[in-house]
Parts: sequence; C-alpha cells; structure tokens
Amino acid sequence: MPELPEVEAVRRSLQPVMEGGRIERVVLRRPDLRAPFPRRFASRVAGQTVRTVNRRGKYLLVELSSGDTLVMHLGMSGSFRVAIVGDERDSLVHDHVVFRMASGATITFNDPRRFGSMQLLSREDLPRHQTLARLGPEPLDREFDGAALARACRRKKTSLKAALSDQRVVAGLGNIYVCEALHRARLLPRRRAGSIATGAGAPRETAHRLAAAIKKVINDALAGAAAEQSDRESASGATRFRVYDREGRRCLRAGCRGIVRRIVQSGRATFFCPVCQK
DNA sequence: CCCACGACCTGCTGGC
DNA sequence: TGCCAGCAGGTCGTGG
Repeated sequence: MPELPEVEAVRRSLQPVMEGGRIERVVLRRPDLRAPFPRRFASRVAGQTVRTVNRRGKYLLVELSSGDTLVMHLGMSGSFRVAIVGDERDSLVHDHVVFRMASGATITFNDPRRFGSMQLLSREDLPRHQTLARLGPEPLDREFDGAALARACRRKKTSLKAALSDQRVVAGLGNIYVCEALHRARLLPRRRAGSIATGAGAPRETAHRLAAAIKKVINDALAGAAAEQSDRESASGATRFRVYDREGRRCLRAGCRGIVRRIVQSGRATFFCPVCQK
C-alpha cells in the first residue's frame, strides 16, 4: 500500500535496524525488478555502513558511508520484512533482495509485481536523478500551502485528479489519497486543475482548502499507519477511507446524503461524492 | 511543453 | 466448483 504514509511507515521500520549499522551481505535472488540491477550492485552495497534512512515522496533513500545512496521504490506491491536475530523465517515467493546486517538482522524485499526499483547513485548522480530532482514539495512541509499549490496548478488544463497524482505538483500522493483529499476539500476530481488558482471572489480560498485537506489526509494516514504497527485491530479496519473503494455507498460527510460514484480517469478508478463535491 | 494512454508484472476477485 | 476477464494503491515511454 505504498503511498507516502505507507512508505513513511516502512522507513520508520527500517531506520532502527539499518541506521548506524553495517550491511554485511546483499543477496539478489533474481537479476532484475522493474529494471536489471546494475553491475556490482551487491558488492557496492555490502560492507557499507548506513548513515541515514530517509524518504522523499514515495522514494526511500538509504545513504551509505561510501557516499552512494540506495534509492528504492516500492512500486505497487513492494514490501520489506525485518527479522531480528533468531527470528528468521523461510523465504517466500517473490523475495527478491535480502540485506543482512552485521547485527544479524535481515531485511527482505518482496515484490510480486516487480514494479519496485532499486538504484545505487553516487554523490554526483543523485542530484541528476530526473524523477527525484523534479519531485514537488512534501505535503507536510511548511512551504507546501495554498499558494504553492495554486502556482503548481496554474494554467493546467488537466483535471484536479491528474494534477494531484502528478508527483511534480506535490510528492507522495497516489490514487487513494488523491480521492480522499478531493473529497475532504469538497472538490470534484474532474474539475479543471487551473480553476483553483483563479478563485473569483474568494481568491485562492479553494487552493488553501485543498492544500489543508491534503495535509489532513496525509497526517491522519500517518497516524493510522503508526497505529497499525502496534495495534492489530485497526489493521483490518475497512473504514479507513471516506470515499476510496466505496462505490454505491453513502457519503460519510456529516449531513450529506450522496452516494459515492466511481469513474475512470486516465485509466484509473476515481471515487467521489457527486452531491458534496463541486 | 502538455496530456492521455498503454505497457510493465502477478495475484485476487467476482461473475458466469 | 472452476475458469477467466478485469482490476489493483506506480512509473515510464510514446505519440498526438
């Protein structure tokens, strides 16, 4: 479930095991994920100490003592399993990469669809990574606000759904949280993105409302992802989303009696309430 | 440049 | 019950 909140939960699970520790061994159990592993990938990572485990948008950035950075993306179906010493289990289908730490802990990357990616970038190459370099602001940063969002959407003829899904506009949202944020902001996914920048009457009120909704949705999801780690109950909670995957059911906004609709935009499902979203 | 669309992969679901 | 089409939360390349 890898949008920003889920990737951040993964980062938090990796950090205590990796940061400050030495990666003793890297096992590649197949030659590629989305792309082939580069030559000497495993040997360039093995032996390195992990300086930091960071996140940018949906990317995980593991900075190594050599100066190289391991840039990882979970794609649609990627996940990490952490096992401390004595806790190892048999490997599963689609376990593609195993990192063994000097502590004895193992970190296993599993990815059935193989849309995930791992790259190793030198200090010089990291800033040249085209996708990373063009990533928009982190939604929870101060610099991301209504004005920034309005600027990024200005003159965009595409839909709000497509604009918010564009990682260059804001980093880390995916199909689910885009639907959730637009519902919270009471904006129709099909509405033209540029229209939020030209708020006639109440200048930019719409953009501010949308930026605030994005922050709220991401914050709540981060809290939910944290709770999921400790509390098993909330993991199965089917009520985590207020519109996503709720086609045909009642809108959950207080006082709204709309029925959630599902449409397809640029090939992906969009869920919205036709009554309270304008 | 901007935008929509299909491709990349496997697994699960729901309808027949 | 069994089978198969359709769908899945992301990104990238292409072509208009």
